Amino acid sequence: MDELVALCKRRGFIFQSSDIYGGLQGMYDYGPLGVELKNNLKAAWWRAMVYERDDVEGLDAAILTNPLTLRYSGHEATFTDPLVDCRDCKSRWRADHLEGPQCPSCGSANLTEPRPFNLMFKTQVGPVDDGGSFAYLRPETAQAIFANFKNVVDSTSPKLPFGIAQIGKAFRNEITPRNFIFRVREFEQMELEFFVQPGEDEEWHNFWVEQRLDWWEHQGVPRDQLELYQVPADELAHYSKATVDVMYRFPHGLEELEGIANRTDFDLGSHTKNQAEYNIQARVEPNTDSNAKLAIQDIASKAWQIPFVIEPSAGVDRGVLAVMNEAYNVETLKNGGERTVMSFKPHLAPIKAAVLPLKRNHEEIVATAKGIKQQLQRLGLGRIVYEDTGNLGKGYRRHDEVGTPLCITVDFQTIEEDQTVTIRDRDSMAQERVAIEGLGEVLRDKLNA
RNA sequence: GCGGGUGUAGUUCAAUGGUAGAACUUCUGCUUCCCAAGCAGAUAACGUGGGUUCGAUUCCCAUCACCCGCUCCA
Repeated sequence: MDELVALCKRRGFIFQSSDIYGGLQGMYDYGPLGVELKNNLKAAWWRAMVYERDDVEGLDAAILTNPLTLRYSGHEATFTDPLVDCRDCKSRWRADHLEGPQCPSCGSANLTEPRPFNLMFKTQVGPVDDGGSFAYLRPETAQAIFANFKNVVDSTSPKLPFGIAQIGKAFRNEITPRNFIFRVREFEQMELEFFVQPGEDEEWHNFWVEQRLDWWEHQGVPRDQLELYQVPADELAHYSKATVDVMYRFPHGLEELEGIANRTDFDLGSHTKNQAEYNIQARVEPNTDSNAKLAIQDIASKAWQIPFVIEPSAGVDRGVLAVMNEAYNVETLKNGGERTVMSFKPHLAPIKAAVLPLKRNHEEIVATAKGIKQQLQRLGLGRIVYEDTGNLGKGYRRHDEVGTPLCITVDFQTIEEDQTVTIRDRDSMAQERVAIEGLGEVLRDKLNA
């Protein structure tokens, strides 16, 4: 982990946030390469969820959220836990889990007063802080999907089953942010809410677990580094009937990368008006504030019903960490030296190709290399850079370390003989000569492979 | 938030109650001309604030951040 953190900083993937003022706990900033990697990962998710399916629509909702949304969702109640510390054995307990004035662990009565732990960020809305008008920063992107259920249904006329996908920031006042970008207070989620007929929910739950495992594999996180964890009944979140966690072997241990939950009709049922008109199966609080019917009409029977929802919810930052951890390799070379290489899948690589001049102070070679950079950049394959270290081997190593799949070198043969360049493969270090003219097609093929 | 640990260039390490030295990296030339080579030069650090002291990177206190445990589950 330490090596990875150092590489992230050195090469511009991830920095401590507010670094020049001593940092801010649980916050990280993505640097020039980090933002490319993260965007690529999100784009891959969006492609798989929205573009490659016919039954999913996208959404990008506001972060500031009406407190009513988070009251009826159950977050106000469950994200505010009064906690008590035992001064003797240093254990910590939820005040509502204590059965008496003694510590359940050591029996001591030397306990602190219960202190509220509000896990949701609150901020005032409007310039005057009179305490009367506030909003929460959303603790998950999911609620905005439920709150927009009717808007999406009315505008796209979907039929069950169908989904709504969203990628965006969420905020939680974690008690202890830790382990680099694994647990942070500001983070990004990729969430799909997939609405299904009640009764078909368990089948769809299994379907999505398999889909998600496949997807992670395509991002370079192999199946044998993942473990499925069936969350036991007494650990389930307040909204869940069943949850399968996708656990990954992070550098600090086996932890959750994504959770796939069967949220039943809890959320739509909680947010809908006229709850009594539907056969809501989840236990929901009476809603006296909602003005919308969050149900869908069965075409044949004309009956309105509230669908169940299956939610694959993945952490973007955790995904970035997993992808980087899998890509990170230190190889021993034939000559005994070491080579650090990030073996990103090409679609995730922050830089797609680097163009290098064999000689940095040879006018014609430099001009040709810069021209090729411009030519390739126009193809829209992603970031192409001109790399000029003055030492070719060093340039290759530098791009190995940031995971650039291809290095294109302009040498004397290029300008004096046949207008060909060499393409070097990051993983095999093998080279082949290709005509400049056909370079775009070759690149396209290699990057899509 | 509680308990324990850590904090010197980008990285890895030094030294010192009298304001810090190196290696690698980075940058600029030259050289080599396909895998971190060589030569010359340059940039670059005592987390922050206070106290003790003639003087603090060094001692004390606070604070911030990071690491380990409790807790958090994207």
